[in-house]
Formats: sequence, structure tokens, C-alpha cells
Amino acid sequence: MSYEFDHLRTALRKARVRLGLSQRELSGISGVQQAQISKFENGAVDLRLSSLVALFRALELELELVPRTCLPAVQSIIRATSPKSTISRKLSARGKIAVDHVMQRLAQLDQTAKQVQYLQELIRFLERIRIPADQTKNYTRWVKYLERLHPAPIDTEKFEALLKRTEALRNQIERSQSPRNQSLSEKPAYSLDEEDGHA
Amino acid sequence: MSYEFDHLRTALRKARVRLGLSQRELSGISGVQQAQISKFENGAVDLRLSSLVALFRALELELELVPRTCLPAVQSIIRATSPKSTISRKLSARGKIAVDHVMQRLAQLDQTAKQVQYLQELIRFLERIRIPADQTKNYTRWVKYLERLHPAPIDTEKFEALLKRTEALRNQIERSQSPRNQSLSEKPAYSLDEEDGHA
DNA sequence: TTTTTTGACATACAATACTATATCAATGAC
DNA sequence: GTCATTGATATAGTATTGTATGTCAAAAAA
Repeated sequence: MSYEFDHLRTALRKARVRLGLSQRELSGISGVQQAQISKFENGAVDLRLSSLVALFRALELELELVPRTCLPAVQSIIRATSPKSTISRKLSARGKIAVDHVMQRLAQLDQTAKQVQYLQELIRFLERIRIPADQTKNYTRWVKYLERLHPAPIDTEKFEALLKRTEALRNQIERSQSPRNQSLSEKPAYSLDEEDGHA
Repeated sequence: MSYEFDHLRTALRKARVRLGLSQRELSGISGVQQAQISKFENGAVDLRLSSLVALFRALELELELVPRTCLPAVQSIIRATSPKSTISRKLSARGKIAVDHVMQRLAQLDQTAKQVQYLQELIRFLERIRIPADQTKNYTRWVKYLERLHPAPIDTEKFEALLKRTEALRNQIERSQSPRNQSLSEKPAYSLDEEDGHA
């Protein structure tokens, strides 16, 4: 079909993927059918404005009208700001909730146990640091794991598994960073506690 | 109806009006039915993306996706640039053509006649100056007059009428500017020879 | 291996945009 | 006053989206 908006099609997919959302998840958040999302991303449908807006809102994006003469300036701003700005409040909210719940569960366990303290520290560490771009997939996978975990009480078996996974993630992140000797405690490019600046 | 895009509705109308285009004219340029334009401007239709893009393209506007976090920055850029950037190439192209044609007609008349020289000067003057915002309506009316005029040869009667109208416009513009003592030869906010900067 | 997740696709029906055209009142030009 | 322009509506028929489901293969997780 290829209308004049491949532009927006690809932007949608990129934004969705960057946030680690599946089409079905985005569908749930935005209210637009998964089938429609798939079609749109593949240029097979000419969405109505209401659907478009719903999708973009869910991804923290706004449809803005830009005079062609200042397109370059605007695009450069977007490029400059996007690494920080495209972090989803949705994902970070979901992630934050998951982490909070798990931390609450952990708080119910024996606080004198070394392993419990260690896991709590690990998680607090992951909450604070910058997640490198090549680790976002591992990171979102871990977050999803927490989401699945938190509704039920945490028994010994689950605790061990969680500790193992969390440690693994921390190690992967450190390994991916060490060659370039980057500091882990920089401002986050992808983190849980990112706030969106409505200022 | 009121979806989440009154934003775009009003922007469309503003842009169209600023350019002195009627709904029918915009329909002709964009290929979107006049009825649809009317409905959209009144929030009575949920346009498809293709129609939207067609409309905005015709108005030299681009639909851009902006992360919410850098909305303020983007909007400030648009505000800062818009007085210049929102000038339509469409209108200025149409206007320019009309003026050129009329000037060609005038070139065929007796160049020694004082009145012919005077009218030519007047038009060159209007081409150069900035048109104050409150005079755009008079200005576009004059341009339309030229558009209607230029296909046919210019006889004495038409010449007189044109001279009269052109002089009247010049006077109106000067009157509207004089109280504030603004210089007329500033950069144009609304002029025929405006170029769009794709740089 | 088995189960889940994911994205693409299909189908049937309801809702609505789009097209083509026409009308009408208000406004302004002549 | 007459005529043209403008914007808002209307109508009827067509095309497409949107909705609700379901299926399927590939990839990933368990």
C-alpha cells in the first residue's frame, strides 16, 4: 500500500520494541486491536486518527504538527533528547510495581538471612543503574519474571531461582560494560525510576 | 464527538485561514473532499491518516512524532519559527505567478506612460514589503483580483481599476502601519517572494 | 520436549469514512 | 440588487476500518 507515512509506521514499531512491549500488550494498553497494530506496522491499513492517537499516547508519544521549514530543527531536538525521553512510563511503571511487590515479599522473609539481604541489595542496585542498550532484552526478561513472580508468596525454591536470575542479570550487565570501562552509576538510559518531565 | 485531537482540528483551520485558502481550495490542492474538511474542522469526523497527511502536506505542515518529554522544546521551536515558516509555498507560488503574469501584461503596454511606470513601481513595492497581519485579508483579496485579471489582455478600463485597487491596498497597508511607526521594508511575514528553507 | 509468547493472518459483521453531488444561508464583491 | 464565494449540511452508495475471534508457525521459556 505504502501511503506517505512509512515514517509513522516504523516509528511506532521502533517505540514499541524499545519498550519491550508485544503487540498484544500495546493492544491492551491502547485499546487498539492487535490485528490492527500488526497491519499498521506492515503498512496494510490506513488507520483512523483516533486509533493512531491512542497508540501513540500509550507509547508516550505525541502527534505534533510541524511547519516544514522547521522540521530539521525539530528532528534534531528529538534525536538529541530521545535516548532519555523515549523511556516508557508504562514499562517503567509496570517494572517499578513488579519490583516493589517483590521487595515487599522479600521484606516478609527473615531479614537476618544473609541471602535475603544480598538479594535486596542486588535489586536496589539494578533499580539505580543505567541499563546498557544491548542488555535491555535481558533486563525486560527479568522484569517479566518479577511480574510473574510477585503475586504468589516466595518459597525457598522460588527465592533461589530469583536470586540466581538476578545475579545472572547483574553479571551480564557488568560484563557488557566492563570492556569499555563505563561507570555503571551514570544517569539511566533505561531504568525503573525514570521520571518523565512534564515541565 | 471530541476525540483527543482538537489540537489538530484547530491547527488545520488556523493554517488554512492564515493562508487565505477556502475549504474548497484546500480540497482542490489536497484531494480531500470539502465536506470532509468541514466535518473535520468541526470535529464531526475521525479522518484516516492518509487524508490527514494529504491535508497537512498541502499546508506545508508535517505530522511528526514527538516524545512527550521533549514536547516543550519542540513547541518552543515551532513558536519561534512559525511566523516565517508557516507561509505557504502554495499561496506564495500562486500569488507570485499572478503577479508575474500581470507584470508581463504591463510590460506590453506603453512603457513611457507615467501611469504604467507608477503601477509597476507600486506592485514591486508590494512584492518587497512585509504585509502586516491585519492586512492579509486585503492582500489576498488583491492577489485573487490579479489572478482573475491576468488571463485576459489589460485594456484601459481594467488598467485603471487595477491601479486604483493597488493604490488602495498600498494606502491601507501604510495606514495600518503608521501609528506604530513600523518600517515597511522589514523582512516579510507574509509575502510573495518568501522562500522555504529546506536547509 | 512441552508450553508460552509473539507476530502475521483470516473471516464475518458492524461502524464509519469517503465519494459525488446538491442545497442553503450568510457574506461580500460589483 | 445581483451574483459569486464560503462554510455547513444532507443523501446515497461504496470502500475500508474496527471488532471479535481464531489459527498458525516460529521463537523463546520452562
